[in-house]
Amino acid sequence: MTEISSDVIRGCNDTIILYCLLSEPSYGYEISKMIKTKSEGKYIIKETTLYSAFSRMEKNGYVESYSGEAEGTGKKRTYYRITDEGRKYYSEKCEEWTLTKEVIERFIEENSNGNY
Amino acid sequence: MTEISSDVIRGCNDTIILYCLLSEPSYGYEISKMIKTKSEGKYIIKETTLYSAFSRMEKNGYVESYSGEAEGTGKKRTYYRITDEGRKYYSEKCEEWTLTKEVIERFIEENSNGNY
DNA sequence: TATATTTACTACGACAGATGTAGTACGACA
DNA sequence: TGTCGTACTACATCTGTCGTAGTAAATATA
Repeated sequence: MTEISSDVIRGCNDTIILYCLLSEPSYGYEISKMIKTKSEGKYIIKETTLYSAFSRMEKNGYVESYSGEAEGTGKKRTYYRITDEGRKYYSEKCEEWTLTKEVIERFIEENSNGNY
Repeated sequence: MTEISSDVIRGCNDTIILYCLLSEPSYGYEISKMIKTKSEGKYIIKETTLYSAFSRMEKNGYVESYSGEAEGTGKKRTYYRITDEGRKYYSEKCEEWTLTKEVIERFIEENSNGNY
């Protein structure tokens, strides 16, 4: 059983996280759930990866954080909202992905049914 | 003009290089040319990236090196040959790529015609 | 003939992002 | 009472890429 390549994902975590913020703000725990669900359990982002991506992207102006409350309980959470810069970055990342994917696939041989 | 993502390629350089060795042994300079040609100039691998991949893969048993001569001139070159382990690794990497790609694409929105 | 470019590498250090480990804290549930 | 789920933060390590630099022989260009 093959697993996701964390070395490929590396270039895409920002994109994946920003995708989760496109329609509305969210917070760490929820985003990690979204990623798991959307990938049908195939990709489970590490907490440290996620939170360090948040701070990097906030520093770069792609997301903004604010403190909000959980519904029901008045417990605090840190929400993240994508900025205009972040949307721009996201769409550039999508283009970049498409181009990169096309290049890589020239070097991929599907089939190779164990013929080694 | 968008460029290749070196952070995505990161997970694929081994795969790309091994692909170039599938049919016959080759050496650094030639492989870098093959990559450039095959990608239509879209991906130009850095020398340091290439040679460090060689030594890493040799250490891991995916390739073997031997000293050969350039045709005509008797100049020495270091050739690399893919091993059986290397072929196995290559085909695993291809599977891994396919899976990873499928996951990532769930988070990619093509179109996004600048609507940010 | 002198010089620049191409070929064919090696060495070293910096850097970014992912990951492991650990720790905090609060609420629900058994 | 203790464990599990939620919601983080801090820190150190690892891996692979990349920049810089240097070497050296062969070939092309002026």
